[in-house]
Amino acid sequence: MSTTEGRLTSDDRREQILAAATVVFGDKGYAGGTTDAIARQAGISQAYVVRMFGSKENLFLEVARRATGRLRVAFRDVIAGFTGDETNLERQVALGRAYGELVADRGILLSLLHLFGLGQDPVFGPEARECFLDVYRIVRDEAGFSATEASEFFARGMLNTILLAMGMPERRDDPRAFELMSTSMGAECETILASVEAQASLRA
Amino acid sequence: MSTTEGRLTSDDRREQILAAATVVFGDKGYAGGTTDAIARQAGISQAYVVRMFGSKENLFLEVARRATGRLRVAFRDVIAGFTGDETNLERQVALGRAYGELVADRGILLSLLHLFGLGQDPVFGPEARECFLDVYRIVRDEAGFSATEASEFFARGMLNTILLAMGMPERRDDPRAFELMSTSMGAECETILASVEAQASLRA
DNA sequence: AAGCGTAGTAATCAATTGATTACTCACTCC
DNA sequence: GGAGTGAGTAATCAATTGATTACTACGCTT
Repeated sequence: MSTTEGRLTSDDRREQILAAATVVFGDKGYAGGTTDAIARQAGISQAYVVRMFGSKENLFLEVARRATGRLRVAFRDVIAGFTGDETNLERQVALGRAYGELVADRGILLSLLHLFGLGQDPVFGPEARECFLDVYRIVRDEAGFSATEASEFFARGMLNTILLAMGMPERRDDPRAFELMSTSMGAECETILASVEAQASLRA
Repeated sequence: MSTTEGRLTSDDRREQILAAATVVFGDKGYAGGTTDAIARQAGISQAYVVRMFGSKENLFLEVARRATGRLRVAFRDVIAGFTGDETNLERQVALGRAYGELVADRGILLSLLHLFGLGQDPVFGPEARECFLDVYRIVRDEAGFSATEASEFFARGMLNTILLAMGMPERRDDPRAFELMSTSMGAECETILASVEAQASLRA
């Protein structure tokens, strides 16, 4: 996939590399994801990956920023559609659905999770905290959630992300695993599981 | 620290290496945590770390298993103290406190978080899922929580763990950051923040 | 057709890192 | 007092990996 195309414009290639890096970093984490694996996934040489972004560190930073950017856009889109007479629960469900749709883009949420795990790092730590607070401010201020509602929303989101990162859908036969997933993901559960399965099937 | 001691028994040294590895893996993740960093933290040679556990992979597995072991013991201890006439909320708070106390052992929760991020790995993935489900079964079956209660409990736990991993306490001056932490961590908040601060201050 | 900028690579480097091997040192038990 | 055993290390290896450099190929403009 993703290959057999000839030369691309710099911008197109850049986007392609970012997409590939999002997948690889999502699976293996920052240290575990090699520039070579990213290059192979994008169908180009390792040297070009490094040259286009200057360094692996820089590439990961852009991946993370692009991921939070997607999150912010998705949330703001939903919030813009609020009429003002929804219940809080309805608003939580609407935002949750937007979150669930991001799962379709494999790696976005997982790369963010890995970023969050690097809070001790002098470069990634501050970035992680700022990214997270950025999104929190949107949900808290722009969506008009209370502190409790926002905290519950993020808590559920984190659990869902981790279940996904763990590959828990692979164990949907286990009654406890299935129960946990359907309880935590709610109405989105089937959509998410289908999305994950689609991604898994088209992997080598 | 941790050094200036002479030769230890194999078992003592083993525990010491596991403790060091828990800290290092917690900070840097599996791929990012080197056996050399672990050896330095434990005050011994890198060769000995590898020889004692056979491989880095094996060492990380033992770190993860020890971590979930601690979790299980902590939860079961609390559950054993249940009289049967607590409210569900009281039980959630009691389990939450046990969870909060594990924060004092730097790295335990963070290493687990990194394990969960490796769900795609053929070795760590199955281990991660089993570890998680193991703990879930305890909370669900032994503590007598409903699916909803258990899911809420784990959701909050995951958010707290991620806030911790991110180093969010460093931003407690930010009103939004402080609000999120105190809302999510509840009564434990001050205990946890103090514990984190203590650990930060005794770091180089 | 000559020149030039842009996309992209092959080859290579230096550093890191997990692992292995052969060795030393201290203790203990005949 | 020497043989054996367990704790621990120094030296070294082979593989990986991020980065650099010099190069090629293609398309566009004049």
